[in-house]
Amino acid sequence: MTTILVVEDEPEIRRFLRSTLGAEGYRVVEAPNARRGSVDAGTHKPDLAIVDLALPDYDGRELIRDIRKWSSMPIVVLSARHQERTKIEALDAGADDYITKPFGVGELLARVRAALRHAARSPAGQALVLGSAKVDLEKRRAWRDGAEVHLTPIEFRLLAFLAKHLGMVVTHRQLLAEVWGPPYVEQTHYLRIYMKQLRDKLEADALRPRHFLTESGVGYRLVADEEP
Amino acid sequence: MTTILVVEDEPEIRRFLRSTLGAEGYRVVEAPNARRGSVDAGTHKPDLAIVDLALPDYDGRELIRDIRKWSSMPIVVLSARHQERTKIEALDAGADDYITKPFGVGELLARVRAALRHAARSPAGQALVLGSAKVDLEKRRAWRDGAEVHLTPIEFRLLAFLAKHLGMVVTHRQLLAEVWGPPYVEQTHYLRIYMKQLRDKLEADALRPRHFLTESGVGYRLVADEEP
DNA sequence: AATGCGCGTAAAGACGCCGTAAAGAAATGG
DNA sequence: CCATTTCTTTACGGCGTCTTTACGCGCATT
Repeated sequence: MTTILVVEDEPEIRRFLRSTLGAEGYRVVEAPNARRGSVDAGTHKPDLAIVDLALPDYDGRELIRDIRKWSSMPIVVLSARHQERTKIEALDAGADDYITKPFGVGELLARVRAALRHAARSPAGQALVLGSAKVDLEKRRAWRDGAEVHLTPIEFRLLAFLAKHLGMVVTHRQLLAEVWGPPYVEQTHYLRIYMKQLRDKLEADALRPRHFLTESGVGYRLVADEEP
Repeated sequence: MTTILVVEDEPEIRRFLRSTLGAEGYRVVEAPNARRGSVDAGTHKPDLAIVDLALPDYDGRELIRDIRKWSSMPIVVLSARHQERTKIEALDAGADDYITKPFGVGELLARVRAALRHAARSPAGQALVLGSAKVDLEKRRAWRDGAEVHLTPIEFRLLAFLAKHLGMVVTHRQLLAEVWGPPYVEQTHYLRIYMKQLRDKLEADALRPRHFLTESGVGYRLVADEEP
């Protein structure tokens, strides 16, 4: 049975999460603050954690760093509209995705499913299908409409990192640090240039990307097939 | 059976509410002051509370905050004409709607029905129908007369929050705090600008809005179909 | 009759983020 | 050495937001 830890202080939202996730067959463990969340993450060994960033005792980002010291469980962050900066820091701290309040049931479940799928996916990336394009991460080869497409080293590393976090948000910082190296975490312009190249090579319509999605002010997200 | 708690000190109004609501088949529990109201809210677990703002012992707003600590039951406020300010504070404290004295039977029952409907609505917002317009809150897409309409992020957040409180009043403060963030709770002008955009995009006749209703001096109210 | 307030409407400039394009210099690898 | 790739810069345009200014209207107060 899949267990989800919910760390949230507002009773209303907690109730909503409990009923929504419960109805989907997940077991829900609730913690009203960060301290309890930290303990419950250790004792209940949940398959996924949903963490509100604004907690009464200490910061959700701290909690995420705490958990990341010993676990790689998927973490989905709940953030309010105005916490743009905090949200990004939470992602940099190791969160996998975020949901902005107010959110709908569909969005919540989609994100949860994506995160669980991501965690369960075998480490072998295998073949990645993006509409009419296909990528073999092992063989470092890509095709579009049957014809092979050549990817340069940077393009490939960028794609590989996005694919490693398939469906999850990856911040500008993370991408730049990973693909170009830590000194380049501010060169967001490089990202725009190379994202365009990937889109040109792999998207059916580069003007309306369906797989290489922009998360404005945050980063990018690679979506394979049939995901919101 | 649906139970309604009435917190009201004036015996005449109490009698009126009792008979009106009773005739509609509601069970009515009466409390003459805030303290009793607080207790009865806990013991009788009503499905809805009607609270007069001017109570002999302590303030109706206090009572609302009290109840909101543990319950999300719909709360409808009774206010006199000159209590504009108090009324808004009551809404900010967590009330869902208000009725201004003197009020008629029709208005009372309409508000009560709307509040109960709102509380019973499944958390899945799904499709929202506003006359000739349609909004899919999950997919973040909107249509009008069949054609898709593009909503900007702020427009969408504004709409989503109104939809979350469908049929209920939402104060300027609540909207601004939620959509723009707490530092913006005074910028009511932003609301006017973006409400107009939503009306332009989704109302059939933006000059005579039938869904995005203004509650003058208070806030706004989103009404789907077939509501007063 | 005058004033003020809340609201709707319009418009305009500044700014940030993103996408797009291009081009020369530097590095890399066969 | 030559071709490719990357690095780095410059520039433009679009979109959305932020913020301000201004005008008209209806309503209530004075």
